[in-house]
Amino acid sequence: MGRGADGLSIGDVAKATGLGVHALRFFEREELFLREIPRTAGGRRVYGPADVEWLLLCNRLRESGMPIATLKRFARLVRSGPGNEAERLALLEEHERTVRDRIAELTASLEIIHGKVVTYRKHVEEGTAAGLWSPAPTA
Amino acid sequence: MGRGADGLSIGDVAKATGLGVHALRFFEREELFLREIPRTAGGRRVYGPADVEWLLLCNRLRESGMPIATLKRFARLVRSGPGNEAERLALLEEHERTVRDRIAELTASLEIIHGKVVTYRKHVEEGTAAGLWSPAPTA
DNA sequence: TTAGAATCTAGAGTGTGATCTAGGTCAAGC
DNA sequence: GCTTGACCTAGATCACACTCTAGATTCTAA
Repeated sequence: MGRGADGLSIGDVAKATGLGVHALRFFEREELFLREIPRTAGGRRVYGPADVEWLLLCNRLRESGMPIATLKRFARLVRSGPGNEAERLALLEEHERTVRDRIAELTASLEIIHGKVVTYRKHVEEGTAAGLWSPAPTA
Repeated sequence: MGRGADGLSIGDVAKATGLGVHALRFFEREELFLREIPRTAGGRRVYGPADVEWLLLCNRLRESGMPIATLKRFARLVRSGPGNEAERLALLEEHERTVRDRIAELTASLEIIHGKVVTYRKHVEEGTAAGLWSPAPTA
């Protein structure tokens, strides 16, 4: 953007958040922002730093597996102002549990995968790799 | 299924692996098995225990985020017999790295989310929750 | 022997989350 | 003034991984 204050164009915000401009417009259609994003006289979106901060949290929530639908619920709660903090808390606690479960699941899978890797590595190093897994699984 | 030996019907395998029968047929179309699944005279699939074991590993790989395309590459390597163990190892090592990275990412997000939870919890308990996040983000 | 459950194939449909297209409009620098 | 690049909308399309449909066939058990 450029001129006074700190209004940010959609391109600026895309750069700042890593989200594409298409994604930002999509987020807006989906009502994932905490407010109506204002426009210039010419109809262009003008974002503020708080929008960027919110998007950065959204990124964290999204990349930790929160679906858009849940993010939308959270955004709606925040948008509707003070008074529902217990609900927001419950939503975040639930998500925290989900993330912990996911980490546990991944860790369990990792152990199995690592076991396979160790086995293959040993066999490949020893040149005894034949029959690691063909008709009947061995490793 | 039921009669002699241990041939398993698609329904048996679905039960044993948690995959749906549709998914099993899909896997076959996608060449994700380590062999051609034999058929009865009537054209029904007859699976063996090794197929189930392979599917259980597939489940681990899938649920740890391996895309079907990669699983397919791995299956193709195993199917094409001994001699490519180094490639299989490389594929698994790569996936192991991916999973570790994912866990690290989730752990980082978790910390941030947990931070939010703690903040909200404190405010909700104290009844001082107002303004936690409205026009200007505070927490 | 016959009903009903399970299976078969080929192909269409679904949900999620973007991402892109077409056909413009707006704005900044030369 | 004009070029150029960023931006606009609405809607189509994509990728992934299933999941289901339709209509026919096969198997099992009463």
